[in-house]
Amino acid sequence: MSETPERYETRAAGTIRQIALVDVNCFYASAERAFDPSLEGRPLVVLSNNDGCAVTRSPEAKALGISVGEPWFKIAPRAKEWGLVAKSSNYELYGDISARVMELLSRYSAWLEVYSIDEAFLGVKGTPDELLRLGQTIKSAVRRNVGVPVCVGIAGTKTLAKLANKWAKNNPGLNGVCHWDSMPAPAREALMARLSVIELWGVATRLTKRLNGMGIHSILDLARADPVRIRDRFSVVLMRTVLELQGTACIPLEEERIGRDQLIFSRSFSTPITTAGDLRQVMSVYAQQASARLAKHGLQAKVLTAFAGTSHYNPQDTSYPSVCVTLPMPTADPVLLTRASHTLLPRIQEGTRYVRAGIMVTDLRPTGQQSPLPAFANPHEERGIGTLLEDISRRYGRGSVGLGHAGIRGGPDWSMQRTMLSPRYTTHWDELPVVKAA
DNA sequence: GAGAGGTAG
DNA sequence: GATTCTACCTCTC
Repeated sequence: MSETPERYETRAAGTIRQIALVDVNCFYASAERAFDPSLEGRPLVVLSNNDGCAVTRSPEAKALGISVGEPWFKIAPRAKEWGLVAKSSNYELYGDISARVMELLSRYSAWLEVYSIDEAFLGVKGTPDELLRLGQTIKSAVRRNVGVPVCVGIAGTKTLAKLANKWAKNNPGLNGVCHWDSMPAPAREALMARLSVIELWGVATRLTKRLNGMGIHSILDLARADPVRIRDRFSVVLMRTVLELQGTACIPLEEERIGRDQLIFSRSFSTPITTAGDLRQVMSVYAQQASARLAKHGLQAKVLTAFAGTSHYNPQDTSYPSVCVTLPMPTADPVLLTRASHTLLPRIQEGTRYVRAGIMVTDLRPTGQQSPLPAFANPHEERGIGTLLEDISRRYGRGSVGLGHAGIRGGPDWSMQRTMLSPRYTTHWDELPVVKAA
């Protein structure tokens, strides 16, 4: 199965079609550093919503033994002694940096799959040498133009590109770029023999346990397994992983997903909510966010689910009320969505401590696929209230206008706690970075 | 078609 | 006292 260099020579001009995986190193931390050079070289963690736990660590923070998911309250007491800096999640900043990275990457390939906020697959072509050079070019272009470090893994399949990317990250000698097929076969096998299957894309704890039970421990063990047997014992998903390890590409590059199946707006609260009145306000905010997001994607929802929940860390007195409302017609209208979300309120027991709540819209479809019968036309949509709210929010900032109970300003102590938030450097005029020339 | 189980970032 | 959030896929019933 291994691709030998000889095999390339037999093809026209030695050119092959491959997949590059470009991934920003510890993305949130790097995005923070891009605008605050004083963070360079220091241990840095970025915290989850409500400053709950560490989600991203700079290499220096990793070296301190801080793990992902570690609660901030456990780390905080030693932060000073370590010189550790913590930042609250600044999704607006990260989203903007991500868009810049992706735009830049799109200049290097017409075949781009944005896989997540910080990584993308690119279809690439060239001889092994050209591919290695392309990887280096991309790496330095992103660093220079956007200011964040990336690593590049290039291989014949997505699974191997992921693996190559991981190797590029962990092996400083590669200077951030690994072309899988340019590695000598014995080196590739040694690497695969050293790594546990859990390091693979698509394999996590459950599968690892079951694979280990069959005597499959290393990636090399899995690469040598019989794909059909794996399909029968596990699933087609894991069979694809085996085939991809063997060099057969079977996970295609996907064009941009436009139709989502569902959207969820949900959050844990910094302080629990105990009254239906407060929850009404929360629901109104989420319903209007959902409305705006649906409109942005040109989608309408047919079903809305509203839910709330108490903490799982408090097993006595648990409650997970939820309602599922089928909307009278597919809609993105904020008035209808807000009203639907409020059907949860009668299920709320006053005094119960709800720590999370949210809404989910499902059964989404493109706007205006078939126009509703006149009798069912929605008066709010006609008057464009959704668009109006969005325009105002865009111009004057989120929270400047809201419908009904979402419009109440001040004192919502359930809003997200983000005490270590950095400025939204790139998306708000009053938060631009200031540069001083001596 | 719904729900369970699994996974990713 | 404190432990993220969103979205997808496949399998089973």
